[in-house]
Formats: sequence, structure tokens, C-alpha cells
Amino acid sequence: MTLQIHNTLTRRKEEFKPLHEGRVGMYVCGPTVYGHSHVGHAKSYVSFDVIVRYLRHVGYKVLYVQNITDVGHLTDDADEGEDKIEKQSRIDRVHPMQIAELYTKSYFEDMDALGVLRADISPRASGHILEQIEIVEQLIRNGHAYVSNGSVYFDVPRFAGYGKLSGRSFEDLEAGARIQVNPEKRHPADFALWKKAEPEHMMQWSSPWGKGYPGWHIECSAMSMKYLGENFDIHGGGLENQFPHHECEIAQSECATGKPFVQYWIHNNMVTVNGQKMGKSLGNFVTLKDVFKKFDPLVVRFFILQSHYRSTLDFSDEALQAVNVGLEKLLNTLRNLREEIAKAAVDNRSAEAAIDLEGYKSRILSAMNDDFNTPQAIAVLFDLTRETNALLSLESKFSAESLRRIGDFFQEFGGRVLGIIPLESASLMAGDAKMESDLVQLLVDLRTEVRSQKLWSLSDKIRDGLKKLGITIEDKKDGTAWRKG
RNA sequence: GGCGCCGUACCCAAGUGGUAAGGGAGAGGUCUGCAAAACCUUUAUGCGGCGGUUCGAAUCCGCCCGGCGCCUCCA
Repeated sequence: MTLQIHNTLTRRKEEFKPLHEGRVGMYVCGPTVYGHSHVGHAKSYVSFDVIVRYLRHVGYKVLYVQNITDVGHLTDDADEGEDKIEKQSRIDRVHPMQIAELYTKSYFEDMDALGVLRADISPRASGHILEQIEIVEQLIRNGHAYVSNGSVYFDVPRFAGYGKLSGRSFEDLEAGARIQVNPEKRHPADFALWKKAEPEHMMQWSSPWGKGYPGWHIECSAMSMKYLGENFDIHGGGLENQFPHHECEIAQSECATGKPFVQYWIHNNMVTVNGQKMGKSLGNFVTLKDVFKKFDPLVVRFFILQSHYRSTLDFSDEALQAVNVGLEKLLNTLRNLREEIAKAAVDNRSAEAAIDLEGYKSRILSAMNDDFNTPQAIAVLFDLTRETNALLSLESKFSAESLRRIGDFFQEFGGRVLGIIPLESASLMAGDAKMESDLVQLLVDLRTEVRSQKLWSLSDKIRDGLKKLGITIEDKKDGTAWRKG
């Protein structure tokens, strides 16, 4: 059973073979930090997070690099327009770096909430200006770039491989009249490696070509190659970046080094809102901070992983609501299982909970090995959920050891790999929470007393009151349980 | 105009040649003082339409219809 990855370069699923045995170098295009993250960011980074987690699960030592774009990303095409961060800084009347810092923090905050593990390295574009300049110089030396009026452009027609990722040719681009004619460029498809800065431009650096700032594409080439080498395993990003961003990255990187750049390109599909692409101009922008007001970040993560990363995902409150119930079911089972394990630990039990965990494991692995099919993996978890619930509702008492194996399984695949189950330690309470739970327990005990006297209306009054405070009561055969939610 | 993707039940969504996963919603039942949770049963002779290839097609090919994306910044 080998890992198959859909490679955008070949448009096929291919067996994954890293360049170096047991090690994986992976780069994913990070956010441009000029605003709060939205649900599109969530889909992208949750998807790649699971990919990294899975690669590690199957034993690879992964070096995961994800940049923070804090300069050079323009509002219009790659060669014209305003730097997005500078634009926002003028609106807010603060220094551009303050904008970048603010939204970098915001980004990490949201990603942490979603359970996205931090990349091993999160390089900032502004901190790698020298590396970018070096690549531009190399391209000029190689004859792949030319200086024009203080800016440097990549000479697209001279690179035969241009278009191999997106299936586009630069001739097509010429035909498509949407590209503005820039008199500094020799060919309309040529793109900026370095832009001359006007005096009022705040973010600018000295270069061999005068004061300026880097083009958008060059940072990813510089930072990926700096940390992962000139040829590395996986490069990921959003589908919308396939062209022109990734195509340009390949061109400038391969022309600078003379080596193939990336082995596997992975592109995740986009988020739509009510069936329409989400965009600022369309006014249907949904930030994560807004979503988190209504839904637990874990629900958002679960929602994302219930469709395949290469499918579009339509975002709506209704969809999240439906999925919320499903996740509750999963977590409820785990909660009941943990309670039962705790009971089993004090009793002396010998019955074996006979669940074919190896079977479940191989089903999850084959789902994940098939281009990271998380919806299928989750379906397997639901099958296990049903079997576990059935087991827990039986009269027979199973040994702590055999129940713990089931718990560990959930923890391993639902927790560590998919990240949709909170770690056991996170659910442990401390301080105020302890007091709160003691108080609830007191009421529950009181209600049990009242119920034994068949004082139903009083008993229901306690239950309804707790419900209003967000506590749900469940009367079971062997006692009353309660939970938040 | 060029490149590409998608259309599976009431909703979401897997399935890329062997006879339709999973979740939500609905219906019936078991348990229960009631509720909640859970379990069992049930809901697509059919996968946008029409042809073709094949012993066999949701899956491959062709045409058509419908929706969407990229080609300008976007995760």
C-alpha cells in the first residue's frame, strides 16, 4: 500500500517517492498579511496540515516551510498596481510593517484555533530580500532576465518549459487581451522580478538596479530553495495560484539553477459561498473570526475535511450546522468511551471488547494513501463510532485495556492525523472549571435523589435549568451523565 | 476566445471498470417516568441527458444540457 498523490504537473495520481529516503521537503504558499484570514485560508491550510500530519504519521521526517508574504504582492497584476500591504497601511495610517505584524498574529491565532500545526519555518519575504536579489542577478547573468528602466523582468519566451504546470502557453497570453501592455516589457507575458520604487513607496530596498522592491513570485523561489534546496519534494498552494504564480516560480527557479524545481505540485480547490467564488469584490467575504463567533473552530476543520481537498467547498451556516451535529456524535462517543474506561479501570473486568481495529486501520490508511481522501477516512471513523456505541450499550463490561485500545485508535487517527478530536489532556479541567463541574455534579446528585422519590416536575426543573445554562443531562442505566452543549 | 473542473438521494459528500461509503434531515421500532443519547430497520434498480466501447459503465469515449473556476490580485 503506497501513498498516491495527485501531481498537478502530470495531472495524474503518482506514487510518492521522496528525493531523499525517509525525508520530505514541503513548501506551501502562505498568506499575504494585509487582512484577517478568511474561510479560504482555512480550507487551504487545514488541508495541507493534514497532509503534513499524515506524511509524519507514515514515518517521514518532514521539513515544512510556509512563507508569510509581507511585501511585494500587488493589487493588480504582477507588474502594476499597488502593494497590498502598503495600501492597507495608508488606509489605517500606520507603518506597513505594523500591518504585516498585526495580520500575521491574527493569522496564527486563527490557524492555532483550527488546530493547524505551525510550520517548521515561517519565513517572511521582507527578511529575504538579499536572497531574492541573488536569484534575480543569477537570472540576468544567465540571460533569462533583463533590466528595463530600473526594473527587472523575466524573459518568458526564452524558457521552453513555461506553461508546463498550467497547460498554458505564453502565446495564449498574448492573444488574451486582458494583460495591459507595459512598454518596459519585451513580451506581454514577461513578469517582474524586481520593481523600481517611486520615492513615496515606503517599503523599498537598495539593489544593483537602484531602490526597489521584489516582484511577487520571486519570494517563494528564494525562500523555498533557501530552506529546502534547489530541488525539493512538494510544493502546495491554492488552485488560483497555479497560474501565474506557480508557473512563474518554476520558470525563474529552473532558469536560475538549471535544475528541476519541484517533484510534486499539490493544489487545493477553492471555497465558494452560496455557490459563488468568494472575493472581496463580490462582497461575500467570510472571515474566520466571524465564523468562530458562531461555530467551534473544530467544526470548521471537520467541515473542511469532510470534502476532498481537490473539490470546491461551499460555505454556509446550514452546512456547518449539519456537520456540527455529526462531529458532536463522534465526540460524544469518545466521551462515553473515556467514562467507561475510567470505570473499567477501577473495576476488575476481563471481557475483551472485540473490535477489529486492524481492519479499521487498514481502511483509513488506504483512504489516506489515495491522495489524502479525508472524507473516506472520516467515514471509517463513523463506522467505528457506531460499533463502539453498540458495544458500550451492551450489558457486558469490557476490560479497561481493551477499551483503551479503541480510545487510542480514535486518538491516533481522529486526533493526531486528522486533528478533529481534541487531545485528552485538553479536556482535563482546572481551576474555575473544576468548581463549575463540582457544582453541576451537586445538582445532578440532587436530581437523582429527587427522581428516586418520583418528583418528576422538580427533577425536570433542574434539567431544564441546567439546559438553559448549556448543560445537557443524560439519564443512563447506570446513572446520570452530563456534558456541556 | 484559450485552458480546466464539476453535475451521485431532501441537503452535504466518497466512490475512476465488477454491481452505489459516510454525515445531516425524514419515517418506524427498542430502551426510558419524560427528555437526551444510543442501537436496529428504512429512504437512489440508479449516479444531468442521449448515444458508443465492454461480459459488465456513476466510472472509459463522443455529443448535448446545466453550474463553476483560471487566463488581473486572491488560499
